[in-house]
This record gives sequence, C-alpha cells and structure tokens, in this order.
Amino acid sequence: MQATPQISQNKKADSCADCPIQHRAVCAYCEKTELLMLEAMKSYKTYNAGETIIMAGDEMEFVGSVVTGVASLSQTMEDGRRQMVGLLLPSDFVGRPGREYAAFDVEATTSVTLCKFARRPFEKMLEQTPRLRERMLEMALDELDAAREWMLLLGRKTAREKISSLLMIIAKRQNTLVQIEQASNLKFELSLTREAMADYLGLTLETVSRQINALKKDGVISLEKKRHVVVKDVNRLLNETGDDADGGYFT
Amino acid sequence: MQATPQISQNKKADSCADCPIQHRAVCAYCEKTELLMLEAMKSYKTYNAGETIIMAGDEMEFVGSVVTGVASLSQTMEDGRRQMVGLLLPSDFVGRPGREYAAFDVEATTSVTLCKFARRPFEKMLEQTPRLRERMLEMALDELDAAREWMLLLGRKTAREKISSLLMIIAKRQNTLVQIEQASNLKFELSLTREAMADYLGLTLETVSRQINALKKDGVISLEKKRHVVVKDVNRLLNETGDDADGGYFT
DNA sequence: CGAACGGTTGATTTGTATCAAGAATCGTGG
DNA sequence: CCACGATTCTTGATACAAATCAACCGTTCG
Repeated sequence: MQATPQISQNKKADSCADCPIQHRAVCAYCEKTELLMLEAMKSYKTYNAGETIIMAGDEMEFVGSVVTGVASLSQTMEDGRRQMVGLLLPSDFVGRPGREYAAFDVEATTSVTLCKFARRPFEKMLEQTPRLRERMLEMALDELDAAREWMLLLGRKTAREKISSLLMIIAKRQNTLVQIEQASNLKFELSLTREAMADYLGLTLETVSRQINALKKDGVISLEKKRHVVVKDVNRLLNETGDDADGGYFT
Repeated sequence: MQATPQISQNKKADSCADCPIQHRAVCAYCEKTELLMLEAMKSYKTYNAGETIIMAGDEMEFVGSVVTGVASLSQTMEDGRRQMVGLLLPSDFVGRPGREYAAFDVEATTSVTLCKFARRPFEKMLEQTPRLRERMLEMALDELDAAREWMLLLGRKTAREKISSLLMIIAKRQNTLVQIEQASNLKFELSLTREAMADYLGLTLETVSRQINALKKDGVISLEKKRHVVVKDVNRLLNETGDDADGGYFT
C-alpha cells in the first residue's frame, strides 16, 4: 500500500491501427476519420500494480480503455468493508461519460496500461459520433448483464460456488472457448490476491483460502505457485458453480 | 402461482402526449415526429399482480416501458434459489434491444401496465433515432450504477442494513426529495411481500420479517397494515443503512 | 366455513466471520 | 547471493448471524 518505487508512465500514444483492443473497445465501430480524432486526443499511461487510478469522489478528468492488465472497480464503506463491483480487463471502459465525480474507486490489480481521453473532448465527440455511442450502449448493456449475474452470485451462492464461478470466469476470459470445451487440462494465471478475490466475492480472505484448498483437495483443481491454477476437469468445476447446464459460459 | 381469475388486458394505446412517464422513459428525448412513429407501433397491456410477463429463455417478442405498477427482474437457480436483480418502476425499460432470448424472468409484483413495442421495429427505429439511443444509454448507465450499489448491499451489508437500505430506496422513489428531507414522519406503501423482499436482499423471508419487526421495536419505523410503513425519523433510518453521510440518497 | 396465502415467532443448526498464530513467498538491500 | 522484513497465504479454534425447521396466527376469498 506504500508508494511504489517505479513511477507510473505517461506515453505518447501509439497508432490506433496497432492497438491490441481495437476490435473490442469503445472505438471498435469507428471509421478511420473518427479514429484520427481519437488519436489526437488520446494518451497512454501505465500504472503499477496496487496503484490507485481514480478515487471515489475525485473529479473525473478522463475516461478511457484498459489496454493491458487488470484493474478493479470497488466501493468502500466507512468502517472499511469493501466490495468489488467490477473487474476491468483489456478493452473494458473506465469512467462514465456525463459524470463529473467518480462514484467508485479504480485500482490497478496488475500493472495496467490505459488509453486515456480527456473527459470533456471525449463527451463532445460522443455526442457527435453515433458509432461511438452505439458501441458504448452495447458495452453498458453487457456490463449490466454481468452485474446481474454477479448479484445472483453475491446474494445466493455458497462460498464454494462463488470461488468456482470466479475461476470459471477468469478461465473463460483468458482462454478461447475452443480451448475450454476440449481441454480436460486447463491452466491459467490468477492475477488476483486472495484478498481481492474476497472483495469480489463478498467473502473473507480466510474463507477464500479454505475453499480454494478444498477444491484442490477434492481434485477439482490443482495449484502451481499459489496464483497459477490448473483445472483438471472443466465440467467438474462447472458443476461446482451452481449454474445450470453451460451456465452461459459457452454462449 | 396459479392462473389469475382476471385476464390481462390489451388496450389500444393512448396518445404519448398524455403519458405519465413521457419525461423519464426511453422516449423522453423524442421529437413529435418520432413520438408519432412510436405511437404507431405501441400497444398497452396490463398484467395482474403475480403474473409472469417474460420467462428466462423465452423469445423476446417485445420490449417496452413500465407505465404503472411494479415489476421485478429475477434469476432462479435449478434448486430454486432466487435472486431479484432489478426492480422495475414506472418509466423503467423492459428488455434488451439486440437480444433474442430473455436472460431473466420478469414478473408483475403489483398490477402492471406496460407500453409495449414489437422488438424488431423498435430495434430498427433505435438504429435510426439518435435521441432514442441517447436516452437508452443514459438509462443503461443509471441501471448499472444501481446494480453496483446493490452489489455492495448483497456482498457486505448485514440483514438490518439491507432492510434499512431497501426501505430508504422505496421511500425515496415514492416521495419527492423535499418531502424526505423535511419530513420527520414519512409514510409509504411497501408493495413487496416479505418473500419478494427476501429475494431482493439475498435473505430468507423469516429474516426479513424479524428485521422489520426489530426496526419497529427499536422505534425506527412503525407499521400500519403490514405493508404500510411509517418512518418516524428518516435520519435514524439512514444511519441504519450503513451508507455514509447522505449515501447518495439526496443527490 | 375452510383452504390458501402472507406473516410472525421460536428452537436449533450451520456456514462463514472473526481472532490468532504460523508458514511460505517475495522483494530489497547489504 | 543470502538475509531481512513485509506481504501473502494457510490453518486452527471459536463466535455469531442468518438459515433452516417448525408451529401458529390473521386475512382474504371462493
């Protein structure tokens, strides 16, 4: 939680043509001329793991897209109880256009590179660019669906189901569908600490630890290096999530 | 859960000019000519309390707005565990444009009147009408915020805090801000059963009953007729929610 | 009237939090 | 490269909030 040794880096932006998230980010539907406008107003910044990107209540000077890394969106109560309300992966959007003050904390979970746009110019362009708004709407609706899935998890799932669901979600996002469906041996890097998982799942970190080790003991997963998970049997893990059939994981 | 005696009613639509939700619904920003197009494709339907409006997995033939009444959006697990993921009040939108099959159950909590649009024509108009898309985006972002607030509630709040939060939310929506801020005696109709509240809050109905009666015993609220709540001291209730200061209730 | 529904209340169980200690891992500087 | 302190993670004992199981009450309505 202390000041990190390295300093987060500002960088002149690369061309949108080389952007790794160009097909999934807010700008996905933009035409060349529109991309040129965005290029003129964008800049990259890299944050170190653990660094705070935005604090709730801060004035929102920028919005942007996650280019690489994992960031988290969370809320904290006065007495310190914390709940993560979003996991921001590459191509996810940060910030709400039209909002002056941040409603949630945004933190870099791993090292994170953002493609930032000054808020005002971006808002103005959003007004004038149907393609941008269209993608924005799509993304907002997708996030809303994800949030609602998460509400079921938080409200009704057991600790073991919560952990299993989280593992499936991360596995799904880090591997292609094909790999998941065939593979009976699926590996991935778990870039969250036990505490971050607890904040996401509405549990304590002790419970997270116990449940992960229970899944390991039961042969559903195995661990290499604490944060590196090997799923021995994907269908077994899927059953543990409490979701029916494919639980939408393969849709 | 059985067929209700009365039959839900289809009705030729009223003019948009007389619509009680015209300033808050998806169509809020539409111009006269656009409203005329919507008028041509809309129809009203009234559902009885308890009736299912849409079942998860159904083909979505329509989208629409809640005109009067309260509906709920919820998810059910195979073993019957249920979680409400949205409370639909007048002006709220039902359905996701671009989606063919419903992802959630929609049920009438009270008697509900919907202003329905056939999905395809509506989607087509959405593509061609920036004002409609703009309002849609705003509403989706607002819902996303609400969903994230709810995630904090589900993941981290105690039963008592959950109940208090729900009461505040309903009080806030059924009364004007002015009334809330001044009034030291705030009344409202609680249109949810204990079971529906439990589904919303991620609790059992017994816990809901106990906590409501605890708040009553502690003099925070009093009850007339089980579903009619009188808040004796709004600030007292606000403190019980666990949210800081005004908790965004007055913003 | 009697069944069905919504609500209350009590006794008991249980899953997860809390408190506490220690082990493993990581990063840093000597 | 090793030693250190600091994180991160594990594991155990205990406490507690809410779930579960169960009985009962009041309304409503056919």
